Amino acid sequence: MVNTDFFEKVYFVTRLIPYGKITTYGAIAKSIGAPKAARMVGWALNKCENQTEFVPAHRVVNRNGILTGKHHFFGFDTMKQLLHSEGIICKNDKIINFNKVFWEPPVIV
DNA sequence: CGTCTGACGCACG
DNA sequence: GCGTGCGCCAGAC
Repeated sequence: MVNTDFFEKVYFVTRLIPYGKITTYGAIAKSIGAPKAARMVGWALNKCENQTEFVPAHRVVNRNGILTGKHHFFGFDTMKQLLHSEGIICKNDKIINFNKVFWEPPVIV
């Protein structure tokens, strides 16, 4: 995982997110070696739908723990439903136990 | 080739 | 604590 495209890295890290855990765009961006490219992470996830492999984009939120991408996800409450199924409490599009379910992705070299 | 946009993040007021 | 502005990287037009 070194000479892969930016998007590939994002997808890779995102798929590494364990069940019942979430991470932030900034964390992923930092993991892939581009802490300033948080926007790219979200953008990449935007076209995750284009990817053949399923990407748990619903487990990725912004640094505030807000479901910013729920509007771009399948349906409207899908993201919330999925998170709730994994034990993640999200109220008003915001994750309550964000600090508890937060998962820091491994740093990719 | 120049310009704008985007699921963000941080600095500043 | 909240609202606004700027910066970053990559792709689309």
